[in-house]
Formats: sequence, C-alpha cells, structure tokens
Amino acid sequence: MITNADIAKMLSQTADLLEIKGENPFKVRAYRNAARLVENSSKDFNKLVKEGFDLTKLPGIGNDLSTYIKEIVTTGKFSKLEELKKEIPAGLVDMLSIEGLGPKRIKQIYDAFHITSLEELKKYAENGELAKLPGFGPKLIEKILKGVRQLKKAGIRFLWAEVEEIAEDLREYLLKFPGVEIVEIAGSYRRKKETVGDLDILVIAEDYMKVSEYFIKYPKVKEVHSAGLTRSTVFLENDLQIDLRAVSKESYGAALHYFTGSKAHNIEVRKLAIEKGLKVNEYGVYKGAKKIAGKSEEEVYKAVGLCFIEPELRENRGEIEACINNSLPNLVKLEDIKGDLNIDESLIDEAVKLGYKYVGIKNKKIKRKDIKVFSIKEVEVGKIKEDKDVDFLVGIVNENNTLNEVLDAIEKVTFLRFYRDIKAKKEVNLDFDLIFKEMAKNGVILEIISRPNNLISEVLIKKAIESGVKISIVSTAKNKNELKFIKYGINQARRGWAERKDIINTRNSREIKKFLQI
DNA sequence: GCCGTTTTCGGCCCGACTGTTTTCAGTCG
Repeated sequence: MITNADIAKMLSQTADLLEIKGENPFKVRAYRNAARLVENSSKDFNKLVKEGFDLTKLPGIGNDLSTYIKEIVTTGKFSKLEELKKEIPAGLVDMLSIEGLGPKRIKQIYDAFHITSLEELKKYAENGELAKLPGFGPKLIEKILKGVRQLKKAGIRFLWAEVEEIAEDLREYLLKFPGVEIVEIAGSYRRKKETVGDLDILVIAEDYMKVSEYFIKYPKVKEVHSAGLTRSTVFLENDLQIDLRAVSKESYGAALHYFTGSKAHNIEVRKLAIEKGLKVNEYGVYKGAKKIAGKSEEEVYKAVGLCFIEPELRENRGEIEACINNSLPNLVKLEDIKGDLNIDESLIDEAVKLGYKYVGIKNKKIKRKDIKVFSIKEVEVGKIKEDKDVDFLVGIVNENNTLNEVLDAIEKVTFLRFYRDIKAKKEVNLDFDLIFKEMAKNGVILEIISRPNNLISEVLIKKAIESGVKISIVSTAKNKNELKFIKYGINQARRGWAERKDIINTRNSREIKKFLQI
C-alpha cells in the first residue's frame, strides 16, 4: 500500500530532478509544496483517492498534481518521475547535498563535462578542469571538495532532547556579553520538533553588530562557516550547526517570528500580508515604507489580521485557518499533568514529591495513602492473555504486527502503544484511520512514550485526537532523571494539537478511575 | 505548476552572505 510518505517522496524527488533540469523554480516549488502537504496531512491520500475526493480542493493542488497523485496511488508509480530518472543521472541529485552546489551550478558542471558521479566531480575539482568554468573560483572549488568528503554527514539531525543542554549553555554564554538583553533559541528548537537540524539563535543587544564576533569565539566552535554583522554560522565539535542572528530591540517580534518558522508557515503569513497590502520581513511589518509592527510576535500576527499562534503549531497544517475560524486549540501544558501511568516501582516517592496524584507501575498491586498506585501490564499485541491481577493492560504494537492483530487487541486492552525508533527510522505502518476509529469506539487510549527517541509522530497524535481517541503521556521512567521525560511527551502532544481535555493524565485520580471504569 | 471578484496571464516571500565579479548570481534559510 502506498503511504502519504511514499507519495511525498516521489513528488519531492521529482522536484529535485526538475530543479537540476533547470525548470521554472516556481514549478519546482509547486511540487515541493504538494509533497509537504501530503506528508503533513492527517488524511490518508490512498483513501482520499479511493473515495473519489476532489484533490484540487486542497491548497496548492491543481489539475496536474491531482492527476499525478492519483496515478501514484493507483499504480504505485509516477511515470513522469521515471522519465526524469532516465534523463538525469542519480549522481547529480547527490550533488545537491553538497554545500555551495545548487541546481544552477550542477547543471553548469553537467553541461560542460557530463560528470555523473561524486567521484568524477572530485577528479575534475582536483585536476583544475572545474576551475575553468565561469564563477568557479578557488574558494568554491575548495568548498566542493570539502563537500564531497563530508557528504555523508549532510542531513544529520539531532533529537530535540540531545541539543537541549548545548542550547541552554549557548544561551548563558551569549547573555554574558555586555549589552545583550535577550537570547532566544528560535527555529525548530522553539517549535519543539522531535529532531532539529541546527540551532537558530536570536540575540537582541544594544550593540548588536558586535555580538557576532563574540559568538564565533564560543569554546565548542569547531569551524566558522560564515560571519557577518547580523548573521553568522558555525559548526560545533559534534557537527551541530548554529546560526546566529542579531537584531535591534525594535525588530524583536518580527525577527523571532521569522526565525522560528517554519518556512511554510512564514510563507502563508506573508501571503496574508500581501493580500492586505503589507510586507513582512525579519525587521517588521511594513505598509509602504512605514513600519507598523515588529516589537512583539503578537503585534506581527495582529498586523496581518491573525491571533497569536503557538510555535509548536507553526507548520502550515491548518493553524492559520484555525486562527481565522477562531478554532485554535488551547494546548496542554506541563503543569496540567497530574500523574504518570508508567514508572518504575522505586520512583513512587519521587512521584509524590512532584505532586502527582497517581502513578502506574508494572505487574504489582500496591496500596498507599499519599498516592494512588495503579497496576499495569505491558503485553505484545498478538500474544495477549487476560490478566485479572492488574488494573490495565498496555498493548504494544511493533513493526511486525498485522492490522488484524491490532484490531483484535483493541477489544482486550486499555492502552495501545505504537513502537517507533526515530533515529533508526523505524515505525509502525498500518491503517491508522481504521485503528483510531476502532480505538475511539472501544475507548482504548493512545499512549505517548516520552522517551525522546520513541515519541510517536505528531501527525498521528493529531489524527488520533481528530478521531476522538484519548491520550496518556507516560515517562516509562527507570530512574529519577527519566521522570522529567514527560516534558518531551508534552512537547509532542502540543505539536499534535492536544488540549488538556485530550490527555487523560491531566485528570485527578477519581476522574481517571471513573473514566477507565475501575 | 498554482492561482485569481481589480487579473485566465503574469505573478509567485524575502533578505544575508559568499565568492566572484567590477555590479551580481547563486545559495541558503
């Protein structure tokens, strides 16, 4: 079965190939936008097509792309992509991930030498042939050679939780510079995305043009990539890329909005601005030459006719429409959490200290006066046996389970957990429309594991909520430190548009008992 | 390739930095 991710991948590959071919950049963008739309959609396109839904009703999908998506869903192939692959060697696509090489230069190289692999590119860079092309100076050649060597590292992403410490350390370092008023980590870090590719740091300072010089002296910097007066980029020892942007106080809101992204969200906001005859950039909102907003994010949104949108929602997944319709979610907060339904038995005292009203522990019944202790049992879907000695069964779905096994489990368990390993790119791939529908019908709760590498995707969380499924956020803590994992689960739930009412462990123990009919 | 009640053609977000030029194209975010 073709998944949304498969469709998105094909459209995105097509975009890459069209770009190298030298097609109209806006056409390329149309393909990329469509790829993003499909990938981020909580609707299953396979299903939409089979139900005869008119895809051209979706923003950014016209007659052509609608036909193409239908072709992909029904045949599993995209003939246009197959044609392009015959025409353009795969090696050229690899070159796109080399720093400093974009479609124009790759085309230029290909037209001149008909090079089709990275090995050949390296050879031509070294033997001086490449330098004969107009615009290819010594520094660019050096950059290309370096890019060929480092290609494998391209595209590495870090788990949000992995960069948390370094982000805070950098914030403290920058705050030490005289005159620095605000340091904000923007970008995907601020949007709490499960993985981040780099850190975008925004600095507000009196003498903001001097901060950059101080920034590149940060002790963990391995390499300075670029250093301007208002923008600089460095790489740390662990290859994490850090972008610094320094602006004045008057532009704080506009800059924060701009650098928080996502890119897709920003483009939508700018489109709205244009409709109102306004222009938005990182310095402010302008009516002609006059600046009408920029000090705060609220001001920026207001100027273009929108309400404030939480960073976690800024992915162009309907948040702008929701704002206009006054239907934005009131996102769940860490403080709303009243208990953790999966911790180690040894942590009950710590849970009490955190103010939790209840916890869940495995395979054991314990009675305490200061906290309600539920007993849970984790069982693999497909091997479920009833167990009267525990309060709840948690069904664990792994990659190999079939849809039927999951549907069968839904009739027997209270919670369902779906296996995912973000770094290994492994996850359960089943018909979630059907699964969530059945879960909602049977009152089965979706478990969010808060471990940073095992978080269920926010797209699925959103879909579950839309289907009426309730959610439990658990830490699965084995030690005191891991109890704090709950915040990563909250981050992901917020990205999935979860409100307090969607999360069962925001309720007190009596409500939980009633809810679960114990 | 998409889009539209000022448009069915002619736009499409916007600016910084680099490296190469001698005023700017390409890349990037």
